[in-house]
Amino acid sequence: MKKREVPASVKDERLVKKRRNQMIKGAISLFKQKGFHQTTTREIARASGFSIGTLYEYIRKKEDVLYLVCDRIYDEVRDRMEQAIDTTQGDLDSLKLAIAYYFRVVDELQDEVLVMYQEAKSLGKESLPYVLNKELQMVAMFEHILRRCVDNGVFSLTEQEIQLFAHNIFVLGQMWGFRRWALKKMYTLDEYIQLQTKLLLEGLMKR
Amino acid sequence: MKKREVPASVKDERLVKKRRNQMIKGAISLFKQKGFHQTTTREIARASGFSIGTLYEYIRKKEDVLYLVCDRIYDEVRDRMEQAIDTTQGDLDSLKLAIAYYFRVVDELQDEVLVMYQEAKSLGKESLPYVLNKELQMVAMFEHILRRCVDNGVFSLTEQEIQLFAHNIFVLGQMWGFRRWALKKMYTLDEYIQLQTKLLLEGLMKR
DNA sequence: AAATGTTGAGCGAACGCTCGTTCAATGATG
DNA sequence: CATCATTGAACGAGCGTTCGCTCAACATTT
Repeated sequence: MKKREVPASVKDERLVKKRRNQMIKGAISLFKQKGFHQTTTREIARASGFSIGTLYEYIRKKEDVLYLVCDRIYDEVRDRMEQAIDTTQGDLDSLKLAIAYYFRVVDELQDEVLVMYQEAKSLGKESLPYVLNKELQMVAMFEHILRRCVDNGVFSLTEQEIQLFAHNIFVLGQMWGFRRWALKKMYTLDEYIQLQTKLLLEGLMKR
Repeated sequence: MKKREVPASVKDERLVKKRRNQMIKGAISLFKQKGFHQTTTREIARASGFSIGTLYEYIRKKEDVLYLVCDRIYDEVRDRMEQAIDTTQGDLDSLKLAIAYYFRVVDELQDEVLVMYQEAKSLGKESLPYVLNKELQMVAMFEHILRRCVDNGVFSLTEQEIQLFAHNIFVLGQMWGFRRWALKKMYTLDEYIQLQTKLLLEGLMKR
């Protein structure tokens, strides 16, 4: 899937990158507070440090801002994961570490994750598949680790089970972000990681 | 927590109920298609079968419609659950049945559940806590079943684990609704129920 | 029972405002 | 001075909300 371009007029590459970064940074902080729909293009421009006219030199439609923001957040999460997770080992500890690390990333970027989770649906038919695909890539990272474990006989799962389990890890990580209104009253992040890891690995059956 | 009222002028009780029902039905079908923000009060009125003027005889602000819709959906889900789930047994089978039944309810009402999930955040500071509380009540149904199982020695969990597990069931049920773009390609509902039940109860460890 | 008054649900044109978007003018650069 | 970047006033479509009006149904008077 090719990256959807958000063309502006032909300008200096460096400047475009710089302006886009200002824009993304400003927009994220606004979307965190008020959501995409309640945020005004003028507010985005002001928060980015330039005028409404300049904003429209670097995007075509307001929705382009949302696209750029979602794109950036996914990249941020994926980069952090790739940087810290070892998908080659294939033992139980590296799975546990991957889960723990992923949950910590979600915690660190909880506002950003929340923005994406709540606003991605407002993307048009063009951009949405591209963004959803990025999500599947991240799920695939967990699938990969799980598959390696199965190969090594650490536990045994069907392919169907592997994929579902990977989705579960992904969603239960996000849950720490989008249900914090309930969860933070009950657990610290460390408790959450420890408990979820236990429940994920062992289920609830007496053994 | 008392039900937040959405007062209109003093009118015949029966009629108010009837109009509200028309409104909720029309609004849900619109919100499903286009979301709350993209839906116009005029469209809501038209879909409800009356005029924009009449709409405003029964609400004060557009947001009131969203509140009524969320309220209705939660009640619908809860009613179906209460009707079918036995919280008194406290054995493994009634837990499995509760999970299966809940997942089926989410499937049946997937559009409604999706609407709530995506739009509830747009509720104001007044209504949001009331709606979130309804959600906790549903989580509490699972907690109750789990607690009874623990009492009966079916399995053993700390109170912390019970609460988290209940949240997990709740969220993984909703996951079938909000990630159907990915999940429906991989599983039928029955497969999903069966696999999730297995993973929830047994985890992934070799035994 | 005819004439007259009262009620209140229903209506939709009109209002005021917000917001996304444009573009002619101005500034900066080299 | 030619080129590119920036600006913000202006635009106009679209929105939520209001309010004066209509009219059938019912109540009261004659």
